[in-house]
Parts: sequence; structure tokens; C-alpha cells
Amino acid sequence: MESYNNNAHRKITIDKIAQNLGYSKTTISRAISGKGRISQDTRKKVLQYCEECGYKPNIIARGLAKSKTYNIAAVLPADPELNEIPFFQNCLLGICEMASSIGYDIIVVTMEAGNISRIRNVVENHKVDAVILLRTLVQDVAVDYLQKIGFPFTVIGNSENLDVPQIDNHHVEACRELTSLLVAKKMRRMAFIGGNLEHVVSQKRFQGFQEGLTLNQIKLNWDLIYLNCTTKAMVYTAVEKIVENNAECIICMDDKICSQVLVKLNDMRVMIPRDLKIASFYDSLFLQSYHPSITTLKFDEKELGRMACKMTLDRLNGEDVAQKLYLGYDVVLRSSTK
Amino acid sequence: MESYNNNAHRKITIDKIAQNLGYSKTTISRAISGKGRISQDTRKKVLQYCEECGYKPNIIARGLAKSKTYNIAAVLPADPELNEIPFFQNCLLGICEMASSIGYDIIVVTMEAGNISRIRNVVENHKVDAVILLRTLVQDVAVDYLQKIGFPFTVIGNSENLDVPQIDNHHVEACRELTSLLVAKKMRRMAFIGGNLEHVVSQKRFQGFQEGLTLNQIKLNWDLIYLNCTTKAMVYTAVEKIVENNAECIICMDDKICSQVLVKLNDMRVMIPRDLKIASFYDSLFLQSYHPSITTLKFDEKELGRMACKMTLDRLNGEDVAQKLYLGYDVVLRSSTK
DNA sequence: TTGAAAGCGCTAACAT
DNA sequence: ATGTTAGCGCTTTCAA
Repeated sequence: MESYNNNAHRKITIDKIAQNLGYSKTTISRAISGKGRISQDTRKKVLQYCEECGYKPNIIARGLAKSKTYNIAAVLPADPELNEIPFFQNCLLGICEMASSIGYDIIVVTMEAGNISRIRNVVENHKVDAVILLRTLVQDVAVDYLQKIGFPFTVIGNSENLDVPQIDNHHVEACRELTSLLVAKKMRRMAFIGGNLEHVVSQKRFQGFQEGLTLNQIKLNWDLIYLNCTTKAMVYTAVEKIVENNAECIICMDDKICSQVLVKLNDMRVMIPRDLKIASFYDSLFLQSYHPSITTLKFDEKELGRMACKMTLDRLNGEDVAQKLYLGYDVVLRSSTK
Repeated sequence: MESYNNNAHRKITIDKIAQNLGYSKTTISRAISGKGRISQDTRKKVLQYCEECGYKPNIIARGLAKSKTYNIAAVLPADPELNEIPFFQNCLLGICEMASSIGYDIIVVTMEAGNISRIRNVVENHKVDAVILLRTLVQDVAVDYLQKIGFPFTVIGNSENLDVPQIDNHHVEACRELTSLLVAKKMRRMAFIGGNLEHVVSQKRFQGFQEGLTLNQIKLNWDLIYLNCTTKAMVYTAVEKIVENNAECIICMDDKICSQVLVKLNDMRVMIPRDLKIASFYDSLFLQSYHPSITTLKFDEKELGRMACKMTLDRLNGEDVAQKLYLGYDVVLRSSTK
């Protein structure tokens, strides 16, 4: 870094420019920020000079003066299991894209279950202006913490607490619609396999499923419902029971569960869609290219990230933004429910 | 943020502490940093007081004074296709873990193919002290840029240029070994399907495959080699040709290609391992739980991230570190090559 | 061992 | 329209 700091093109400061141009720091600052009274003439001159000598403002210094960091923390679960889902990654891409288009950067913070120390670090060290939580739990210590200290944040997900600025795909509606569509295809004995109920999204998807049945006056058959299946073994057992109980269709809460279900059904020589229909509440490349291809719900994760970031920044800038926002979805009917 | 800044617990500065304790700023600073001559007594006193009032130094201010940011940029490809692989995510987790254990934070930077503008931004805006590139291309503009301006960076991957600090799994060796093992199982007509040759890793894996054959005096059969298969269609075509040409075994360069191969073989009613053996040079949950389970190479991505981060920080601190580091691997033989 | 003072690069009242 | 000055919170010579 020595070599870098000594590098010619980098030591240009607002001071130097002021000297070289015979103005004061203030004038240069104003020319750059565009704020304050300044003649168009000098402004042009200054900006051109900045351009020529490749001046780049030191964001750190600016941050110190304005108590801003121009950084936002994106909090991902450190849980490696969960990271097999591309959701967080895609969402992060969206967040980064939006942030960088507004001059912000994203600091990633990983969070071990229930441990907010990493979040505290970036917050207390003044490394970020706001926080985005990429997952919401039913009982969420991160939400509690940020709320308590009054730090600006947004959650991707759903919170009962309407004081929490939040954005999410409309899981309930989406799952209700897909369920309804399957009922319309004359399926009656509908099974459901769901994941970790601590995640708000699990709750919402199951709720959507239930509403879809209710809407069509179909009674929930608890012999076909397996929630909180957090391990492969649990999913396998669920599949066995479900097949035993003569389900016509299995709805999987997400693509990971679905891929496990498919493996198990393959083992059991159950043919899809002949013997059993399958649908998933979450899409992935694998489910698309599986044979037969699997009916799913499609969400735009990247857009979710973009919007979450935008909401956060807008609120930071004092614009008033909806506290709760839902994004759309697509139902994709494929061969597995033919 | 108004509310947050006004928040009582946050306005404690080194100045205030100095006042309250009747010392000067300098003394407090020294007590905290541990540098400079200071009596153990006052040091204890100061530290205790800091503890009590929950003082947290302002890293931004410190950064301004020391021209450091305590941030490192992690550059991921923005390519959404690529992000279906958990590699980058896991690697990022490792990087974050290490960084945070040393008081650094990670700024994620996404990079569209060939476009270094986002990297330039964080570098020129002084937002980071160093850069880690999570993927290396054969012709890599990011590497060229960072090298040219003399900015500290590390690549995860392999560069011909030995001036580039680099760390990688030992792909060549790993692929050579797996290939050799398969030859030892009497496979002779070995097919290979590889991805984008612009990625260094693709080159290395193919090289390992070749060396594995050479080592066993087996001649490469170009009718069975399909490189640069960047689309699903290309993979499918490759599989058709390979089956036509009576291969005994297909080696897939990574798990994504492998999953496409499996789908295609399933369509073609080719049974594994009866009709054809399959192996992949990259593991994933899906390949583990596929039926039959797939023989693969296993790399510790998180560890790769950790080490990359450590190398970067060590070098930043002036310690001298190996310029080139290789990490191990595991060969996992499963049913697909039985 | 401790303190005073200058400075990191920028912003923002408050003059002029 | 431009300049002066005083910070932002911390580090670091240089003196005492």
C-alpha cells in the first residue's frame, strides 16, 4: 500500500485543487457538490480541472464531516445449509446493483443463529448508515436490537410488527393461487412438506396453502401435512407416509425440499406425474430442467434486492416510503402437475 | 437516523472521555491503542471507563487519520448463471468470517463481464484497503487494472503471472488423481465435458484430466472431449455424441454441467453406473443425494475464503506471505463409478 | 508518563 | 459569489 499511496494520481485533494486554481477549499467543495451559491463559470472551470487531473473525493473524509458512511449492511444467515439456495445470493446482487447506482456500497455481514454481534460491530463502529436483513425470523433478535437502538433498517420478509419497514414477495397470495390452481385440476388429497417454522417465510407459505384449500372448501388433511422438516431424513420419512396415505399431489415448500422429495420418489419408483403430482413453492434451475419439469412459483429475487435497497436509501434521505411492500410472482405450471 | 444520532449511548467520543477523566485526548488514544508510553495505571483506569460507558471508537475517524478503511472488497461475478453455484457464496462466508475476526469488514462488489467500473469506484473512493477477486479469468482486466495502479489484491484462482498473490484449490492435482483412480477402475474410453474456457479453473481442470490420462499412458480421444459447453443445449449435444461414441465414463467439469448431463442421460434411458459411469470435478448437495450418488472432488470453499482473506490482511500488515498457495481436496468415490 | 497541536480531507456556518 | 473558520473523531509528532 505504500507504493499505492505514493502513487501520483492519488494524492490530489480538494486543497491542492484550491491552491492550483487560486480558489479556496470551499469554492471547490461547492463546485463539486453543486450546493451553495457559485457562479456557473468557476463551477465549470473547477469541474473540468477535476476531470483533467482525475480527482476523486475521499468518501471517508466526506463521511466524517457529514456523519455518513455511504455504506449499507446486508445481513445474511451464516448457516451454510441455507446458502445452498441461490436466494440470498441473487438478492444480494440486486441490492448491490441498486446501491452502487446511488453511490452506496454494501458491507456483507453474516449472522450465526441468534447472534447479533457482527451486526452490532458494524453499527457501533459507524461503518454503515443502515441495515438490510435478508431473512426474517418469527422471533428475530436482530430486528429487536435495531428497533431498540433506533437504527435505520429494512427487512426482506414479513414482520407482524408494522413499525418495521419491510418488503417481501407476496408469498401468501402466491401460494394460495398455486394451491387453488391445483385444486382446479381436480386434485383433492393434497400433501404439504414444509421447512423450518422459525422462518417467517415458512409460516407464510403454509398459510397460503391453507387459504387455497379453504377457498375451495377443501378440508386440510393432517395426515398429509409435514411441517418443520429440517433434515433430509425427515423429508424422506414424510414422503413415505404421504405415499402410504395415497396423496394425489405433494406441494413442497421450497426447491431444496422438492429436490429431496424427487430423489426419494425416484427411489420408491413412484412416477411423476402418473402416480403423483408435484409442485414447489420455489423455483430453481434444477426444478426447471428436471424430468419431468416441476410446477413452481417464480419470484424475482434480484428485483426484491433492488427494491429493498431503494426503500432503505429513500427512507434514509427522508423521503417517505411505504412501510410494507409486496412484490409479485409468477405461477409456472409445468409437466409435474399435468 | 436523526433519532439514532441523538441516541445517548452513541455520542461518546475520545474527547468526552478525556474531559470526564481529566486527561488529554492523547492519553486516551494511547490507552486504547496500547501504543506509546503510558502507565499501566492510567491505562487500566481509562479502559475501564471506556467499558463502563460503552465507548466505541469511530472507525471512520480513525481511518481518516491513518488512511485506512478497515474494509476489503470481495469481487463476485454479477453473472446470475454463475451464481447458481454455491461456490462464491460459501467462499464469501469464509472471507467474512476471517475478516470480522480481525476487525475488518467486507464490501461486496459485483462485476459485469469485463467491466471494472465498480472496482474502480471502491478503490478510487478510498472505500477499501485491498481487493480479493473470487474468480480469475484467463484474460483478466481486473487483475490488469489492480496491478497497474499498484493496489493490494489477492486472487482466488490461478494466474500465470506469479507477481499476483494467489490462492486456489489444487485443481490440477485433484483432477489428475480422480482421473487416475478411474483409470485404475479399468475405465478407458473416458469422456470429458467442460465449461467456459475463459475461466482459469476450466483450464486447470482439463489439464488435470489430461495429466491423469498421460500418467497412465492413455491417449486422449478427442471424439469424447467437449470443452467450452456454456449452454444446456451444448451439454445435451455433447452427451448424445458421447453416448454414440461408446464412452465408458463421463467426467463433468462441475456440478452444474453434471446435473445437466444427468437429466439428459435420464431422458435417454441410460442407466448409471450400469451403462455409463459418471464423475464430477465439483461436489454439490444435489450430486450427493442423487440416485445413484455421484463421484466427485470435494473442496473446502469456506476455508479457501478464510485463507484468501488472511493472506490479504497479512500482506497488508507487511508480513511476508507466500505469493502462491494451494489448498487440498478430497476425492469422494460414490456409486456412480462403481 | 502526559499534553499540546497539527493534520487526515471534507463540509458547513458565518462572514465578506 | 467567494473566503474564513471551525469542526467531524482520531492519530501522531514533538515538547514538557
